[in-house]
Amino acid sequence: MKTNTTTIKEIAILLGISTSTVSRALRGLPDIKPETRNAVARVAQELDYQPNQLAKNLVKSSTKTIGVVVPELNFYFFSSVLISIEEAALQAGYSVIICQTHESYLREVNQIENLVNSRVEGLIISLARDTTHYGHIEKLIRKKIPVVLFDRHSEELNISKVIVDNIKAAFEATEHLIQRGCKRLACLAGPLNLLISNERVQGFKNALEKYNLPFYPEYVSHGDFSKEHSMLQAFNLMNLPNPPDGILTISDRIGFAALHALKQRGIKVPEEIAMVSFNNEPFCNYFTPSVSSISQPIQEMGKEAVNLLLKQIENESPIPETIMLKTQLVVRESSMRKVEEN
Amino acid sequence: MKTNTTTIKEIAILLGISTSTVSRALRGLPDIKPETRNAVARVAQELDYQPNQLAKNLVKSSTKTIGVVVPELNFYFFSSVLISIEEAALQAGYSVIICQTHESYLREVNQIENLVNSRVEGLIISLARDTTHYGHIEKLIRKKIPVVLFDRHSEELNISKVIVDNIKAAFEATEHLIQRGCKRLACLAGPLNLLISNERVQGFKNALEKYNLPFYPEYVSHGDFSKEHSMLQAFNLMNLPNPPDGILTISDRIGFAALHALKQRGIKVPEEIAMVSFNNEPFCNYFTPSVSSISQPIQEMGKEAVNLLLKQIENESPIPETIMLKTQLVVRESSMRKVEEN
DNA sequence: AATTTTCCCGCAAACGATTGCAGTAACTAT
DNA sequence: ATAGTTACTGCAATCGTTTGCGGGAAAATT
Repeated sequence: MKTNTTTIKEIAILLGISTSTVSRALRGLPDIKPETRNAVARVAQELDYQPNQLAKNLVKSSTKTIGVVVPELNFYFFSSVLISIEEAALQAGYSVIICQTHESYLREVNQIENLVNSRVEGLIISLARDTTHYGHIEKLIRKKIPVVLFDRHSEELNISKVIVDNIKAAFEATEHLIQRGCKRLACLAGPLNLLISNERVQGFKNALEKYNLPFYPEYVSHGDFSKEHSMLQAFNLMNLPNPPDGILTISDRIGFAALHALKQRGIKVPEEIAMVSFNNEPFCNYFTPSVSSISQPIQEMGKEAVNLLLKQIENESPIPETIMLKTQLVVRESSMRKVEEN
Repeated sequence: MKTNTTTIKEIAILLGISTSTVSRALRGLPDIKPETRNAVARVAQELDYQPNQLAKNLVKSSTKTIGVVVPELNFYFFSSVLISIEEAALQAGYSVIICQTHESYLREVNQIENLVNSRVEGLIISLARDTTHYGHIEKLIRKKIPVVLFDRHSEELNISKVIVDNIKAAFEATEHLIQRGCKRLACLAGPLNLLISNERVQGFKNALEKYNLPFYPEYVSHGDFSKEHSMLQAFNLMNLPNPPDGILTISDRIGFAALHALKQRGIKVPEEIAMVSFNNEPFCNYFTPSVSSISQPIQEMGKEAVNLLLKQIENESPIPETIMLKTQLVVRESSMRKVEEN
């Protein structure tokens, strides 16, 4: 493909001056006579000159670009955080390149490698479901490439992250269910090796413990967030000899599917089974019954992730920092059982 | 920032050979002695050499990258098409850069300019809501940069596009409502200048005409897809002296909000008002009542868009091609009124 | 008038790769 | 022994910018 775009050299030849003068003129640097500056501007305009970003980046070895890697663009939570990341990055003069891993470890490794080869100045990553070892991330640290994790993090990695207190959030949600009179609590969790899922299960357990409620392993079931799997998880719970009267799901995706399953069985929510979910997606309002859910500070999360990253990029301060943001339980119909006074 | 990444030159110096030999060795080109090839490989491994993509792209003036511009990452439809676009691109050896415009014309112009400056080899674009003139797109054509539009297109632009037959789809949905006994039909549309919205309204009108039903302008209302606006649109319809008994909404986002509004008013769906919506998002199943909706071929859309783009990139065939894909009406509860036999 | 200062501008190297062409050494054929 | 291949490897240009340094002409100072 012949590149039919105009270059700085063409402008230079056309005006009989050197490329350096053109370069300086275009960028408004001093030491350029107004006339030549105007002439350059005019010709550039006429030829619709657009600087070649590749060449620019190469010589400055700075791309003013950050890479963002998420499991799935399709998830409301991720696409929303992405929006705030882009917003914050843009304000700081950075642009972002977005990649998805489809929850695959291999893709994650690949995407990150590509981003690094494209010389992004830093990475904001939410780990894939299948990621269980972290050599690729550690390599980034060794190479001193700024990284920030958000949401899907790992305890093994001592790097900057912005997360929420999943244990506490799940604890509060479970506590809320208990206070609404639930005695037999179940938890629909995500994949077994997913830290945030396990943290939420931990919070769930903690609440049971505090209120002296028994914990039965069969009341905690693991799935992959898919609709089919989540519904199955719900059906299995209902098929237990002594079905639960309260459910915590660690994601709205799971929650909606589970509620759908309950509805199919004709189970009344919240009367027979109460439920609280995670993420507080807009659809929580639309569901019948509306879904109680834990709201994550999506806006803030993106903003803080970018801040943390820029700090690393600009100050080269390699001290890992963890920002733990607050969640908020939004109570709606799905958990509002009438509590008998006594 | 000192670039502490290893370059081809360092390897060359370390081995006392030239950079060209290293380059050739690394890429498996012929005419390299096995020993030197191995030596190069070994050193590259040790130093964890990663090629600088910027330099590579510059010299080859080919980035193997396509840019995708969508209004909002947050919309299920767009994020899903993105997934299939990325999939198809990846298979063809291209990577994608994703940008969003937040429905703003200015951002669209900016994002496209950035992508072009970064030398993407082609663009797949879904126009922003606020885009009413197309100079920036025409400029791309003049510069012979391959472009494909999808979904949000424009009749003014004579370029490749992959769309659905919105008029027909809306016609069929409206026809379905009529066949379920609706007499007073309304349409909740999007912004006034949005082509796909207007096309759907046109299909709506066509159906009314065919079945000799009156068309009242006040039964067509325009909004911006937001929850608040959409609910307001629905309330306004219900406040009419003679409220509709059937509604077509041109997007699930509008549809869900409208249904929510109807529920708040205690209106029975589909008995009092039946409804069909557009996009067939997964939530359609979860809503109570479940929402009849027109399914768009999301997978295919992305795939075809990439195909059309690659055709332009590789063959340099500038003949614009329009691919019109089929939609499918998925009937669920929200439109299934009992029809009296006579 | 001579010197200094100011104002512009160009040369050439650099960023990190790729690539056409030329060149050297070893090997084969005569 | 000489010429002709073959097998490698290096030189240097190139991609499109940026930038340090140096230099010449005009303007200002003495």
